[in-house]
Amino acid sequence: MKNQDDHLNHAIIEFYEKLSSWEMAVVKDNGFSLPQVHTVEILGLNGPMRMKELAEKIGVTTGTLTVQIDKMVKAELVQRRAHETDRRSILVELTESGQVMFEEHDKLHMQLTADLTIQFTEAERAQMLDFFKRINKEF
Amino acid sequence: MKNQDDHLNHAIIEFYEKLSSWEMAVVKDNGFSLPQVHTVEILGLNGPMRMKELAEKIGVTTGTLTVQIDKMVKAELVQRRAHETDRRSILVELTESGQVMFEEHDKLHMQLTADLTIQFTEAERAQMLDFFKRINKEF
DNA sequence: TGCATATAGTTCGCCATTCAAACTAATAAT
DNA sequence: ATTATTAGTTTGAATGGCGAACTATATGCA
Repeated sequence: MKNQDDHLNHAIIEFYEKLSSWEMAVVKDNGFSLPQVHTVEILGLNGPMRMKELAEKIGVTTGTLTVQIDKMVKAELVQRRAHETDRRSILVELTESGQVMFEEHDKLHMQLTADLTIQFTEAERAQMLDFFKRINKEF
Repeated sequence: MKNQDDHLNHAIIEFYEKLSSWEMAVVKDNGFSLPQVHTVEILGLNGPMRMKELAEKIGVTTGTLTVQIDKMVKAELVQRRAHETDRRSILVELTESGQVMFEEHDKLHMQLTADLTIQFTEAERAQMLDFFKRINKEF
């Protein structure tokens, strides 16, 4: 059913746009830049990561990321660590205070998710989780 | 159930991050900047909009938006139009070629949505749409 | 093995983006 | 009427991002 898919598509985009606006608004209030919060978010969710990988996820060049990470190291949000097997690579990971920042930011996300699904039954929430998991796997 | 909600929360964030990376990659290939595509996307979905409103959705100041829209007017993607009742306000809308660009970009989104939900049954897709609609209304 | 090629990250110069503040014009409030 | 508020623009300063040149390490292959 073509039209139905169109609706689903637009509903997804609308959701994405709204989440994006929400993220901006939240970030504006906490003193750090959006790229910094974004980086903390990614590292918090995925754990330590190589520069290259992180740059791809964020969508910037490694040149840009080097400068970005330098600033974040100064701000004590992240630290660099040698890669165990590949000496060209460098792992970036959250410091303790970076971890704290992640958890605080994550709490806001939790609250948002709770607010958005407030009228969902327990079963619906479970189904929603299943849907997202399957979609994320396909990505 | 606390833990379940945590999973749903993180699945949503993961989805958001992936969509964000996808959008970046798509935009890089088409010659226009990310904010420009973003603007076209918003106007295409929501129709003509005041500068203020648009700035809020995108997450920039109106000063930034003025410059941005100037460029897009030059590129013939959008045009300014007087607001019917409030003479302070200005409506921004897509031009014909802006509309074409929106539809082309939208096709990519459609394809992505189709790919991501390829293993979903018709009923599941319908339920997914219902979930997104309810969440978007709550936002 | 040894040499060519590829990959990871850094540095740096240049251009694009963004913000904040000052400003104009129109509207709303008292 | 006068004052306060709101929408949008302009501009100077700060920031962000890209791409090319460079260093160091790893991989491929004759």
